[in-house]
Amino acid sequence: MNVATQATTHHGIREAIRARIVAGEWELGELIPGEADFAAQYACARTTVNRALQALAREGIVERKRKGGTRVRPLPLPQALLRIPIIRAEVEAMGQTYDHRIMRRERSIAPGEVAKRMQLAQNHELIHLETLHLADGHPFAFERRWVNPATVPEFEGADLTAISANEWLIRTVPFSRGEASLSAVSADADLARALEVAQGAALFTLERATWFDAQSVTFTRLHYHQGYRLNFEL
Amino acid sequence: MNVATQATTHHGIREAIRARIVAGEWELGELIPGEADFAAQYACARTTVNRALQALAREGIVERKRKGGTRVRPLPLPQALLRIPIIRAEVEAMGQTYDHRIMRRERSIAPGEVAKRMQLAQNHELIHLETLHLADGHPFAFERRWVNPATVPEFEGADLTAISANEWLIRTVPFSRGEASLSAVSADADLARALEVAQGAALFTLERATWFDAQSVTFTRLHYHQGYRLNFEL
DNA sequence: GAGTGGTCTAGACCACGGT
DNA sequence: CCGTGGTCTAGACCACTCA
Repeated sequence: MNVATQATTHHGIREAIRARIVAGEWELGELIPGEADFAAQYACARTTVNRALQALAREGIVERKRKGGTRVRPLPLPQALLRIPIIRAEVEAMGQTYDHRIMRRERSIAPGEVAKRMQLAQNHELIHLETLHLADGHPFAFERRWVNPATVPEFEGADLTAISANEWLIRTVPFSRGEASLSAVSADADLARALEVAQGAALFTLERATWFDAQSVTFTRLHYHQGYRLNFEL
Repeated sequence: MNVATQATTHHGIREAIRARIVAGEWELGELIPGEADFAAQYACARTTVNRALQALAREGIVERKRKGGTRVRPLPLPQALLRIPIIRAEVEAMGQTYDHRIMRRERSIAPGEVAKRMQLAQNHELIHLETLHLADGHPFAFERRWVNPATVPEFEGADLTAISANEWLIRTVPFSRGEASLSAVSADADLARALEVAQGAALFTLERATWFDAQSVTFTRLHYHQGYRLNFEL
């Protein structure tokens, strides 16, 4: 029946075992055979089975414990790989022309909430930036960003006409880690004017704070145009 | 300096190489040494280096091609593992009591948009369900769900007082795959009344369509209460 | 204490994809 | 063609955890 799956690759064995799980060969929460058993069944090395089962564990299909064996997860882990879109790429993928306009750029004291999200002391001076992202000349997203000049002093003089602040930072501080959150926000007067939507419109919003090696880099709040959706697979 | 990382585990080697990349030992987009080289450097088997580099590739730090070698990704892949919350668990994690109330339950013809998302023919009859999820008795999220009785006939008679439709379906059809999307929606009159928010409030919204083996199972649209955030790490 | 997964090794062959 | 990553194997030892 199954044509696509190879016999003794970790790939093929993973899919074979997955099919057996999905088909209901074992109850939810039930112990499935050990690595040695599967190795015998499929006439391969235990290592190969190990790789297959580890992959299924990463997917959240099974749960593994030393001595405890491998069991089908009582309820599969609801998780998905979310690819965070880069605005330029997103716009261009729709076949539209990307552009951006810097509405404001100044040094200012971090507002309390921002300082908190960046884990900075109060009264820390940051660079504040407001950018409107455009698709075919129409507002696509509005971004408020705070950059920590203590971490990225070169940002002050950066030329942001060719590339956006986001891309500039990714290139300059490539391997920063961060926290993000998604929410829905009502357009206030400023947002409504910038995005050319009615005041009070529901805007999909992405916030992100990033650090490089314990040093706060930036905090950004990105409001997408009305009707935006972020799609992904489960 | 580094105390936590072991010398010749794939784990330790992964972190050692990651540190060298982050430290800027190689340019963005530049080729890094081959597996054999690293194996010599760290005095371990090539297999071990292979596992370490594959992990970095999954993370989006490096890019690997046969014959082409391994190179630092020009721009690191912006991706994150998103754990989709289960409402009951989410509420209980806040230390509140979860409950839910079924507002409506009926058979009806799938609205055009729903039929499309479920990839069903027009005029397909579905079970339509409206559920209000409560935290400590207060509205937490409002859910509209359509279930395909052709795929899950037992759903018609399911007792949904003890467990929610979501949990019932996960238990009955555990390994379904799906598509999801996140967006921001303005509360209409019905939503405003159900969630006890002002009309027009911005609501964080999660839509999900799931299939089991090419058979459409369910489509659901979940509107969270005003101010809800979905957090994750990058 | 004993069983299970976690990992390392050394060697081998294969598959893809630049030259 | 030929170098690089992708993978398999057989055997070994270790680490966690349950009884």
